[in-house]
Amino acid sequence: MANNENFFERVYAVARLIPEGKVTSYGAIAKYLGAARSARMVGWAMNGSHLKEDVPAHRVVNKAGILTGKHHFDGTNLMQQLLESEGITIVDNQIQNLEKHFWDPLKALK
DNA sequence: CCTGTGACATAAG
DNA sequence: CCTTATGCCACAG
Repeated sequence: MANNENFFERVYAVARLIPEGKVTSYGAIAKYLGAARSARMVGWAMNGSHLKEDVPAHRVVNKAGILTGKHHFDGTNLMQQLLESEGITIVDNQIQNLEKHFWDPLKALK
């Protein structure tokens, strides 16, 4: 099993910094971590995010703003509900006004 | 060192 | 819009 440390912890750390009502992409996180092409690793790391308490994995979507990982949540619409309760509009599993809600760790954290 | 894995990204049909 | 295929990377065993 993946020993949750290093890269994974970094992913979780960034995820925890995502403000409410904001979202970011796997690629953006990966890039911020210095592994721009490791977006898959980010997703994989998120696979264990549920083991963490303060990791808002629902705020992490793919570049198109689509809730690709919703199937990994408890229900089928839990992810969407969480986002909508933060003020984000979602239609057909896709975040609306993504640019408006997008939170880029590269810019926010520098 | 090699293999498997993955909630991505991109390209192609 | 859909499915495949490929590349990419980090890490466990």
